[in-house]
Amino acid sequence: MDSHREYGSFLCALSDEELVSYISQLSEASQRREDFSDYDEFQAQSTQLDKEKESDEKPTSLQSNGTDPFDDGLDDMLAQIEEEDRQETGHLGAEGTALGSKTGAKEDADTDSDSEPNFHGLKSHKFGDFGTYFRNKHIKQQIADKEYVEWEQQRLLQQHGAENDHKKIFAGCIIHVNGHTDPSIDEIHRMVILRGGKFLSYLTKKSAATHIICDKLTPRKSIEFKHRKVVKAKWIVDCVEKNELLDWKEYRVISDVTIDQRRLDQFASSKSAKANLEDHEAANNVSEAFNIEDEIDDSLDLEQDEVVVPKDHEAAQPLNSKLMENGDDHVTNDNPIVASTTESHSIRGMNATHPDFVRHFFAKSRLHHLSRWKAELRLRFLKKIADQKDFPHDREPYATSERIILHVDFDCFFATVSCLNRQDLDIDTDPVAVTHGGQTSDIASCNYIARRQGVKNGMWGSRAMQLCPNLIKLDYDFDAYERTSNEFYNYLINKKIFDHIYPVSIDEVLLDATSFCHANGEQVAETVRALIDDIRTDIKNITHCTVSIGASSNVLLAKLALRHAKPNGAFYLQENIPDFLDSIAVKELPGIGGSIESKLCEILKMDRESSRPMISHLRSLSYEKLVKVFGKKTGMKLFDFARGKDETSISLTPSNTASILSRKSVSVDVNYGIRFENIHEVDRFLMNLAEELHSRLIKLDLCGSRITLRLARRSIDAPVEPPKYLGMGVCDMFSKSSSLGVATNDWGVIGAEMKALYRMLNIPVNELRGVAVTLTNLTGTNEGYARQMKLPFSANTAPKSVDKAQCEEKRLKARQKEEITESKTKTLLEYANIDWNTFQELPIDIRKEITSELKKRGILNLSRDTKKMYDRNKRSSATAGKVFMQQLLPLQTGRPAEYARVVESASSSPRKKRKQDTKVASKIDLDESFIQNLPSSLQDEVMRDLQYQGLNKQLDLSSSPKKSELDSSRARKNAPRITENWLKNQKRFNELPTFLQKFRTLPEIKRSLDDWFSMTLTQNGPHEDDVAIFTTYLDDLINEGHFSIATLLVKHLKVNIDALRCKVNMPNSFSPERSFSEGDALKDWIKSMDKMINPVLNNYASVNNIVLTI
DNA sequence: AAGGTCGGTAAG
DNA sequence: CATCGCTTACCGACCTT
Ligand SMILES: Nc1ccn([C@H]2C[C@H](O)[C@@H](COP(=O)(O)OP(=O)(O)OP(=O)(O)O)O2)c(=O)n1
Repeated sequence: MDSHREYGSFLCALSDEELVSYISQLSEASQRREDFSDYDEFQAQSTQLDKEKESDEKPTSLQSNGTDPFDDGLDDMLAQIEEEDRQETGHLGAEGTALGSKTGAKEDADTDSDSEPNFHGLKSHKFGDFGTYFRNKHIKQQIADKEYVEWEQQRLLQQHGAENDHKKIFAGCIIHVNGHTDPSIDEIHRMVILRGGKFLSYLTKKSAATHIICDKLTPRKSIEFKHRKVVKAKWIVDCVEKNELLDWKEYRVISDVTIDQRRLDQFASSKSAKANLEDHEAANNVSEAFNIEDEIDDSLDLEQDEVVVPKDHEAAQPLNSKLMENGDDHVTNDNPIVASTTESHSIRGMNATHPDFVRHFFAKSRLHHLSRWKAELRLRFLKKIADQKDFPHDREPYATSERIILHVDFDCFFATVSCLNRQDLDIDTDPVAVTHGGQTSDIASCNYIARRQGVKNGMWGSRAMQLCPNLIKLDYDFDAYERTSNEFYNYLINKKIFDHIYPVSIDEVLLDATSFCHANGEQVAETVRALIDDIRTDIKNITHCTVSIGASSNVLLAKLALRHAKPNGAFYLQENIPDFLDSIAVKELPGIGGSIESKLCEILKMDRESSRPMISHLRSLSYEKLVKVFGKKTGMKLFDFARGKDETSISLTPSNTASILSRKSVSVDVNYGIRFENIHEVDRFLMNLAEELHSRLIKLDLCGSRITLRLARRSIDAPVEPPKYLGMGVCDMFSKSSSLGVATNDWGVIGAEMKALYRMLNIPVNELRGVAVTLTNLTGTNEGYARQMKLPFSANTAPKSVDKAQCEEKRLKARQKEEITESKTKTLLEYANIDWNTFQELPIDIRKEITSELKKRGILNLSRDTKKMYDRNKRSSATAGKVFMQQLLPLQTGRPAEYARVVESASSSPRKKRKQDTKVASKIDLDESFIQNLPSSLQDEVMRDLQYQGLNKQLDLSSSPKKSELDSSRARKNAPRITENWLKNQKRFNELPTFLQKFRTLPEIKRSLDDWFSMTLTQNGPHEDDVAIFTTYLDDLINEGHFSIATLLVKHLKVNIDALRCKVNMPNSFSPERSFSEGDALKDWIKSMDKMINPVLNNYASVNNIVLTI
């Protein structure tokens, strides 16, 4: 899926014309029923879900021509597999899949799923193989289910010949599983969908589940589900056994009791079950009791719920090719299933357990948008200035004359812009504020009329209404903010008179106008005043919004001047600076907040309530005193600021820009809607975050090697539900980071690490209120590789041969995105010439990527209906998270797991300031089992979790270990315990084997593996020494706690081998000599894999009771 | 001293 | 219904080398 993303990057790198031309070519190629080999290039590892598609495409990835024997879909694929099976039994001993899966035997529960999915599929009876499959988002679930059912039917057909289909006993049933069950949720899922039922993995308040499967109901749940059919899992089992739909009432979990009794029940059970919990939790039960009436009201509604069976959207319509006017609104409801079945209900009451929560939340989060815009601006300027490197006609650095700094800022930005399309309102007379609306909703921005009444940005709605009862609430319009800001920045850039333009935020900029203002000789002040007036007039004309401008000789004074200028004004601060400063509160200084202010109050012995410390106070403090209290830099800054001194530079030159504007970290934070009940939900959410982080990394072309997880836990004295709906309330923060040793952007690795970190922080799931993940130690994805490749396409050239395009695109992967298009005013006439019906035939993934790219560029605006069609077959891009997960939950024997990972600071924040009455989450050391340290309330859940994992366990990959392997496995058992100290004394990770030495990021290492692999094709296989080096390297990785990365690399190699096998087994495709040499290479590789590489993983896996599902 | 990590803070 | 409490950078403290 890595490469799946890269395909997106590739599309992204094309200019509009190139993109359109490229699409034309694609549809032509598709007409000729050619394969989509260009996409194959980007299609390396994929999930089991992609199995059909992959077997279509994978084998071609190493081909130099375009013939694809699997082209014709499932039937051909199955035939081909049969063929291969026959061929393989004819081979020597080394046949079978590379990672040691056994020979053709159908009953072999082959865990080798990723790269040889067809083998995997046919041999496997265990639905548990599809662990990853079930990590699909609910929305895609129904589609995936349908595919699975079709696949299973094919399988039965293959195995038993004629009709052996399952009876559709669950037709019309929509099943949801709650909590842990026996059999597992996966098993139930499988049984249900194969017999005509639908499966819901996420239960919305109003969603259509007909039955809820649950072996044990928590008191709260039993109330929530009061009016649903809650059934024991045995019902499913018995139905399947009898092959008919049995009466669910025989298996009901909730017996018929009155509500009053239930209430008593609840208290009784909660008393005993939660006896060992903290007091405040018992108190919560009381508050829950007050909510019971509400909940009952709620559930009564459910009773009337009709069963809504998701309809399939059969009709494939041609792409509706409207040019985009202002596309929004496909943010939340762009999934066909959600849109068609549950309508707006599913969005309502959505919290972070909802599979689409992250997207939904970010789409509406103002702070997210502010941060995103800022990052995008910085990147834009970074690239712009890097580009100027080539044109050394740079502005002459001005002489030492006094700088002229302008600080430009829109007046109450959101409010002003949101007011533009409200003819009924006047921003100058009506008090308005932008907010989502409710009592506890934040005021993002209020105008100056409202401010006069005391309303402030960031204030809650209720308080604002108190202060200003006639306050008018405005809706957010993020697109309009972005547009306005673009006009603003484009204007400034095009003016070309500034020495420097430094973006501060979407609505705020610092300008260095020194050269311009000194050009007119002596009349500096006049020029400044004329300039700021011009700018204000121009921007008012362009954007219809007012800006204020502060001007002075440094950044600090410009900012203070701006404050004075607002609203809708300008101020050039030139003289009487000390007097000007004296009237300003210290808190107004940039970078000085409440923390410093209160410290100042302390040392000034001021009363916090009555008066605020002013700059005049600050100036009375000595330099030494300030440094002593606030530290070197802060003390010095305060001292200087008090005197109007500020050396802060806003100069951006090709040499310094990278260090100023390039980012040092990437993070994804969600501190809203976090309400979980079990570890599964948390894990799923962590994976969602990892996926989000991954997609940002791909866009930025970055990898990182250090992950930090920061969790917010409800403070012990905070109420379970804070005033703000789904808000985080008062929380304690816990964070933990770990070094991956290698830079990555793989969300499997990131997600696994997050899960590990989560468990080490050990926050009870129901106390969790916020999750944030940060990736640092960033490097470019392709660092060390050639970039700046030429684009293979242009609007005017005829389509190139597949070969050539394929080859070019491979190189394209190394190309870095550079430019930023400044306007999207180009109209693309060629666009109309594309044959959309043919385009329709392209594989869904390609279409999806292209469509989203077009949409992003504003070339295409999809109506919801059209989009439905596009997403109909959308598949999960889930990766093999399960493998990593098993590293954490390795228990087959019930023995506690042992950890070996590199993690700094084993406890949660030893340096952290202890808040009184705050219980610090118990720590888990490297070698401890985490179970014993869990609160007893959670141990049960986790143990069940482990059992659940155990149910899905797979057979080990390898055939029985050879003697030497046993020895080494024994040796490991006697090896010293892995402690931090021990690790320190081991060979450092960055002492890489030579052939891997220069590669620092995971994609680079993978690439080097690819290179190595293709090199060996002409040499009858890999050199023994190289394999040895590689295994040593794997060993090192594992010893450093990076087992997941090791598996990833092996898997990657295996993908290559599988592709090679497909190629070798394909007759007529190649000249005989070449096939021969490759055949030898294949045998050699399979041997190396079995004899040398697999044992490394398997040894570690068996010693640590890890179930390998490579 | 130099350099790392971590928590805290500020901004918009 | 509500509501969408993000994300980055810097600093100082404290740790290791
Ligand atoms: N707590 C905050 C602060 C700001 N913003 C958003 C809304 C603002 O419009 C925009 C710009 O922030 P400013 O601090 O510049 O505030 P305004 O532009 O609203 O007012 P002014 O600049 O006139 O003081 O950022 C926000 O959503 N939440």
